[in-house]
Amino acid sequence: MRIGELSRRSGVAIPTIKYYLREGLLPPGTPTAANQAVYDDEHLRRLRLIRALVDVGGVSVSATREVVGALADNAPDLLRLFGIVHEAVMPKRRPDPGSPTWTTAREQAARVVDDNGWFVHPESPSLDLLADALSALTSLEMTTILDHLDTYTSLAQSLAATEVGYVLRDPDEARRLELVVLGTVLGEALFGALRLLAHQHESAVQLGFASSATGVGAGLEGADDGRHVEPAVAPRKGLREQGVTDVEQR
Amino acid sequence: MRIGELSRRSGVAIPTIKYYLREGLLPPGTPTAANQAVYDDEHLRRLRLIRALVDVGGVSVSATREVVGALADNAPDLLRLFGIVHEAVMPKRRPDPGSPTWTTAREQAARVVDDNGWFVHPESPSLDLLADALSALTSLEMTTILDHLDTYTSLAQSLAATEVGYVLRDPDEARRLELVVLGTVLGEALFGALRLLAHQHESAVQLGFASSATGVGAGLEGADDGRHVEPAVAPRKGLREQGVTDVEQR
DNA sequence: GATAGTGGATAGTGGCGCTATCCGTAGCGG
DNA sequence: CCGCTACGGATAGCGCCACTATCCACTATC
Repeated sequence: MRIGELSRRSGVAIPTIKYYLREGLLPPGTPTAANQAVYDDEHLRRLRLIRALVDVGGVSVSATREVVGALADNAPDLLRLFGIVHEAVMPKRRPDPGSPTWTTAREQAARVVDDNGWFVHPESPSLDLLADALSALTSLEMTTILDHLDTYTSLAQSLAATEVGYVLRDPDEARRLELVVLGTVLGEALFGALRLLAHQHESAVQLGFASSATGVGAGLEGADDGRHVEPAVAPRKGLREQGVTDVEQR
Repeated sequence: MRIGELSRRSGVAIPTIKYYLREGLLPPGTPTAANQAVYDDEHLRRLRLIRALVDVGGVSVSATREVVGALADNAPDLLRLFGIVHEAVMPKRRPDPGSPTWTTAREQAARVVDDNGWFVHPESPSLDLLADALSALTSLEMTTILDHLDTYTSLAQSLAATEVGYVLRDPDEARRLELVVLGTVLGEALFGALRLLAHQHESAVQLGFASSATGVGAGLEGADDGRHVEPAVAPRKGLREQGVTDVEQR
């Protein structure tokens, strides 16, 4: 296929594809003439991967280049790939790591890991990330949250065990590498969305609104002022069954 | 205090503070003369909150304005605040919600929520977020991950129950509002960092590297080539215990 | 041979989060 | 009262990022 079809099938605009080619995110097509080239399904797949990382995972274009580069390399080192992905999900804007508050939080981060018996490189950037969160919380005197650190760590460990498990258990080498990337990046997006939805549910339940039509997602909904018309979902607690059915307006 | 001290005490540059004032993130100081004003501890606290949301939480300046606006309002509606925060954490760049793949994923998202008996507004933006992740995963044929959706949902619910619990249980009304914001935004950062650290640990353990000095964070570490000096972490598996205890320095 | 599409290169755009500069006034030590 | 620094307010500019637009010579297809 040529670039037009690639664009149509991926939903990515031609100039954007050209941009990704320039930036080295996408390997060049195989040339058929001086100024013609064809692309294959690998390109299509790669393009979808790029969009997933950029759009869903919020990974920057340059970090995406590193990640897909590592995937394409004969770099079958899972641990190294993990490291690259972890770098890729680091936010660009971070609090000043120079302040004494931060340094203290950084020590605390090391202690948290230690207390859980986690085996982690002592200079892992993720420790800095943890320190960022801890220092922000302590500087705002929100230690209430830190009282539940154990819950956070044990849930994080459960999730990680599951995720690492399904990555390592996959029989296909190439897929395993992709699973590292997608499990880390899209797994975060997936869990994040579910967490927000669960927040809505839990807040409704714990506030006793569980059987009214009011949910937490109502936030900024256009002009309707607060309470709103009956949503199509009938609150029934029975799990499982009943497919898509009444959820289909929008 | 005046702007210079505010800057020194918060670590935020004066022009940035002025910018936040212009943008309405920070309320103006109380004027003492035609062109002089003083700021109080509330301003300092607000400023720290802003930096936490922007730097740690990755929230945009405009979304931060909405959030702090809602906090300052006599808008004591927890559910509405939840909604505003959920809007605030939506990424700016999202996949095209027009494609048929996405629409299917969106239906699937509704089904997931339904199957768990979650009580969620049927037009919650978080459902779109979930659909983004689901559609990316299915378009990449990574249904391996989706096989573990139940794990994701139940862990998300556990986390949410804890978080909503400590928010609602706080006796102080104003703090409760802040906890909604910080629990959602910084809680995500906190959990995300812990998840990455747990990934490192779990991958080391499940690959059998648990007692070597090699961890997953080694990824891009400068010039040191692979193996490195003994980390300070003694791997011991005992989770739990040790509560907050040593969490109290700032 | 007309028309649409292609690859390659270069330049431009829009948004975002600041940052720099200027100006006239206020505070404050002497 | 002088002189200095700091302040507040306003306006303009900057740097980065992820595209997007335009141009060109050439190719594919009808």
